[in-house]
Amino acid sequence: MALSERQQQIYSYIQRFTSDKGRPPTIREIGQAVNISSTSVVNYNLNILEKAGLISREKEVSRGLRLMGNGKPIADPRFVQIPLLGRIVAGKPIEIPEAGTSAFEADHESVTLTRDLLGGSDSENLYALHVKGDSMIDASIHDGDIVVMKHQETARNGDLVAAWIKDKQQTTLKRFFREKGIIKLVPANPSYKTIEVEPRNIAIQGKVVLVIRQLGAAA
Amino acid sequence: MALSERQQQIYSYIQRFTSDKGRPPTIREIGQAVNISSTSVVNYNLNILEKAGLISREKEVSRGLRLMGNGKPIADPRFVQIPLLGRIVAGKPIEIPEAGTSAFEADHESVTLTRDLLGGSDSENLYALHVKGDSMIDASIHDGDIVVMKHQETARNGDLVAAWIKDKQQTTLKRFFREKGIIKLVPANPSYKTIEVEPRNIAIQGKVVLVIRQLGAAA
DNA sequence: ATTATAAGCGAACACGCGTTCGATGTCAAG
DNA sequence: CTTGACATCGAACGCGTGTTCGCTTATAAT
Repeated sequence: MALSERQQQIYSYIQRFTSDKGRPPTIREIGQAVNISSTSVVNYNLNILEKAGLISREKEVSRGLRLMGNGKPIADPRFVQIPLLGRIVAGKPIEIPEAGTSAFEADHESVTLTRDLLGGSDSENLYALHVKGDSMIDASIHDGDIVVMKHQETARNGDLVAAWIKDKQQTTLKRFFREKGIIKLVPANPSYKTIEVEPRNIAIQGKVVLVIRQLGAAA
Repeated sequence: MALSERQQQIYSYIQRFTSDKGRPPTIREIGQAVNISSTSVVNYNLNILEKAGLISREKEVSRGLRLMGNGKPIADPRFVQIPLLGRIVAGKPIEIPEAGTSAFEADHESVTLTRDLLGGSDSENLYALHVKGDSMIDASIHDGDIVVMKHQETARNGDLVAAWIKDKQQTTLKRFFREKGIIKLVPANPSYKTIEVEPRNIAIQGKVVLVIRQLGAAA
């Protein structure tokens, strides 16, 4: 269902207003911002955004609209909720449900981050995993860390990727470089060794975009 | 200025409601929640919270109140804004303004995180620093990482601390252990060596509670 | 030419919501 | 006993806000 330009403007305004003011706008505030003089036209367009699943509305309540994402309310568009889908361990490929499936959208734990921590771009196709074990230490990633990953099956030189190495039956996190038909996997910590792999022996499972290490509760 | 129990209840309700609903409560909603039957009593108490700097109010606007912290609006009480005060480098002690001073509360960049990432407890006395240089690699902390620190001058065994080693004129990030009058600073990565320091030769500058590594924009 | 849909409009209305007023009761200080 | 500060109350009011109605115009499909 495509939105009209007017509807997209309304949606962007709701996002900005809610971030700036800490409350949703009124129908009259929206009308003023996008040059609609009639409250009934704003109401008509909000009904369309609601049908599209982008907002929800509460009847007969002032400022009763909310931004929605994936069927859930978004408290603030500056924040992104990333599903925490499980663990990354050395001896298994990452098992993540495909985005868009009901398993992906099931009620998981999640980690909430600001968009600017994520580099301000596409926040779709992100998921988070707990690191299990010490085998990623060469990526300076420790047991218990959280890695936020972007689901992709290709990589560019320099990307820190989760790669499944088929003959070793092992997942590793390393910087990816392709040189003359060979793939080099370079550890982030230079004390460890670079691995060279044939392309058909490797499956890229995702790219790391953020790592979080919690150092115990500040009890 | 101490708040009455009733005022604390109102304040907690505003926090919860704003988190849950994505908009502040009305005066009547607050009254219902804390058993005040009169809108003028709620108004009276909100005026006190406003004078205490905990909320701000916009006149003659529905749901025109907002939560405030350190003189700034809080979009959502689940989030904590941590001042990003500068850098941590090996060759200098950490230079942070003392909490509560105007330099600390000056208009810095900040990093916003959820309280549960921080281990859900005291979010006061936190500040963040960019890591500069490779000298903290033995803590698995790399150039460009963000460390979130709790300002404290003592440490417990196992804490990851920023320590200034006086005779070496150097800041290091290591796990702190005190054994028989000697302080051992243990790198997070076992490939590196433990340092032993006399207590008078060291100044604890803070404890790391979180590390964030951004892996380039997901462009 | 007709019909259906999308998008716009002003006006009116009902109710949600914040503000104000005049009042009462309690408690501490003088 | 009096006064002042704090906290409470119901009522009324004015305006902020969402909903509904009847209408018009443009466009596409039949």
